[in-house]
Amino acid sequence: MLIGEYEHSLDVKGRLIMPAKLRESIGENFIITKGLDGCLFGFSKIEWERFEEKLKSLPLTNKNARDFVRFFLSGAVECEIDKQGRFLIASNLREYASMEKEVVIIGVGTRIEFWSKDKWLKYNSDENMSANEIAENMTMLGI
Amino acid sequence: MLIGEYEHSLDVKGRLIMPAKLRESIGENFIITKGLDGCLFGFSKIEWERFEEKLKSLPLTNKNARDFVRFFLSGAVECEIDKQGRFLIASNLREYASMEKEVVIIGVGTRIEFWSKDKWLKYNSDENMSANEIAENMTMLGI
DNA sequence: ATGTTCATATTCACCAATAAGCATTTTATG
DNA sequence: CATAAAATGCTTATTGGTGAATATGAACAT
Repeated sequence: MLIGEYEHSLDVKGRLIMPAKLRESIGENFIITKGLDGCLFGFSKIEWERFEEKLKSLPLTNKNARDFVRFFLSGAVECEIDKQGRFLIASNLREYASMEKEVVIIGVGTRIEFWSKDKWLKYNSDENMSANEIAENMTMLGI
Repeated sequence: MLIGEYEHSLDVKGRLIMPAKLRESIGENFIITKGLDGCLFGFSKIEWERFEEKLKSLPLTNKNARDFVRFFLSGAVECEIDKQGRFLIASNLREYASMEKEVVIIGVGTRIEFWSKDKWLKYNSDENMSANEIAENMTMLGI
């Protein structure tokens, strides 16, 4: 299970450290693709296959579904973590996520998300997550 | 059952003593996450796994669900209590809860809460919590 | 009171993870 | 080919996490 929040920075070549605590779960080779809300998604190979299966099952006849599938598949790149724990983020993905230097990496259960620090801070300061809303959801889930 | 109020202080590296009386119930490894009202939550592994199962079942396509899952999973860290009864609180969590030195630790049944002393005092002095008000609410809940 | 034990606080030293800069190899292109 | 650009690899310094040692203080028994 992928959890936690980490902050690292891109080097001049666009490489990023994979936090040591996530390395084992994500695997040496993993898939990175455009994500929702302006971040990038990272999936272990297993999780990616599961995700692909879901995409495959969507009806080709539905325009929304076609868009959804194109979005994720066209953006997908396989990454390899090097001996020093780094991997290269393709430039189109860096651009998509507005990444320049500082990157926030979060574990979200079945996937990793990569955020430009700016976007992450903005996301968290928005009323996305009012305490009341969280509390309501917690009650619903019986915590 | 986790009960009681304790006060301890962070060392220079951000480690905190787990009160001896709570150690057995919370376990040697436990999960700490962002909580409500500016505190941190601590869950035993059992409690946490129950919660994780629920989070996993939420749909990726729903923005509310994504926000909720992100909040708890990105804010979660597994902690290990060392031989001296201490554990490290990740720096992003210390920051979230405005912890500098003095920390108040309270048992709240199924979880532990960690408060910066300042916030705890403020929380208790606010009209949040007059004994009368609590009593009224108890009546409402049929206690 | 006095000594004993246990819990907590504090400090230090060591080690692993990361950041950054530079060097080398590979690939693409004219 | 020759050259530039990109990718990959290596080295070093720094930071932060971890464990050990010691000090302090409270609780308890004698």
